[in-house]
Amino acid sequence: MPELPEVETTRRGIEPRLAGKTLEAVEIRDARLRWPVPGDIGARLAGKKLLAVRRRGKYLLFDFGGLFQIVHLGMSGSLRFAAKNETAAAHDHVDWHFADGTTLRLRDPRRFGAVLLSDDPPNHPLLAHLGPEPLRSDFSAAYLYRACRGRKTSIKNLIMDSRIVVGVGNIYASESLSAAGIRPGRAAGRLTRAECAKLAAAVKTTLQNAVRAGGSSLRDYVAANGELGYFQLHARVYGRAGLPCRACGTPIKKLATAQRSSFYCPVCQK
DNA sequence: CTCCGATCCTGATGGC
DNA sequence: TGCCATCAGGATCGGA
Repeated sequence: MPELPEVETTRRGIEPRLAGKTLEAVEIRDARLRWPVPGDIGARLAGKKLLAVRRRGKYLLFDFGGLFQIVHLGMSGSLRFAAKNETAAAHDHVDWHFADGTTLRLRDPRRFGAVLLSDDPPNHPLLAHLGPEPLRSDFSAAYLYRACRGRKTSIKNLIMDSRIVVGVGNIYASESLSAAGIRPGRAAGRLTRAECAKLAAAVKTTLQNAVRAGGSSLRDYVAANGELGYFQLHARVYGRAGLPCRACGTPIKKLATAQRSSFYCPVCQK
């Protein structure tokens, strides 16, 4: 579920309450995630101070100073702070207990997420081949145009490829293409320079707006039932098949390819 | 190398 | 109400 904005919102929500605190214990309730949660994670992290929580693509990097905990939320993962004596529910896989009593809790029903350790995240196999961050300047019109050269895959598949650019999932791919006026099924290699420029800009503004929306929902997240990083998206096209395009009123079309659907306006997007 | 479909897993939803 | 099929926001793998 979580794409870059949700992961970034999660990061912003947890870092202020955790940075500078010492980890006391890790409670692994159910180690079965995409890969088993390392059994020695508690032994290796206990007593260490969490310096910062960073993000690379959809990965959260807990910086314990020379040792990093990598967390990926997969499709259904979420992090929240557990209240004192709040019992764990189904699919609550891991608790991190900090010395001041704060407990961070990971829930992941579908178990596509991951909790791993690394002393060198940039060279970790999962992160080593990641493309640029979409909100940074190295993800540019020129970069995207270059990345599209010779590619026959659809532009939607291309921007969802984390080797090209990180953080863009199924929702924000559709939303960005809508904002750029480009159909998701277009062959990447056939986009013009101008279209790539529009798309690179649209990816940035779409993600930025979503991060901002997440930020405004952050204040609620400490609430008892508040999961972190999930918020209402005012979608242009995603999930709106058959509903009128917000710009021209034409019914939004749904394109089903390999169990992943795309949405677009057949008039506004060329 | 590139592309595309299958796949891991559980829960929510809608049709009958 | 119960049962079944379908779909879900990720990312890797293997075959073509």
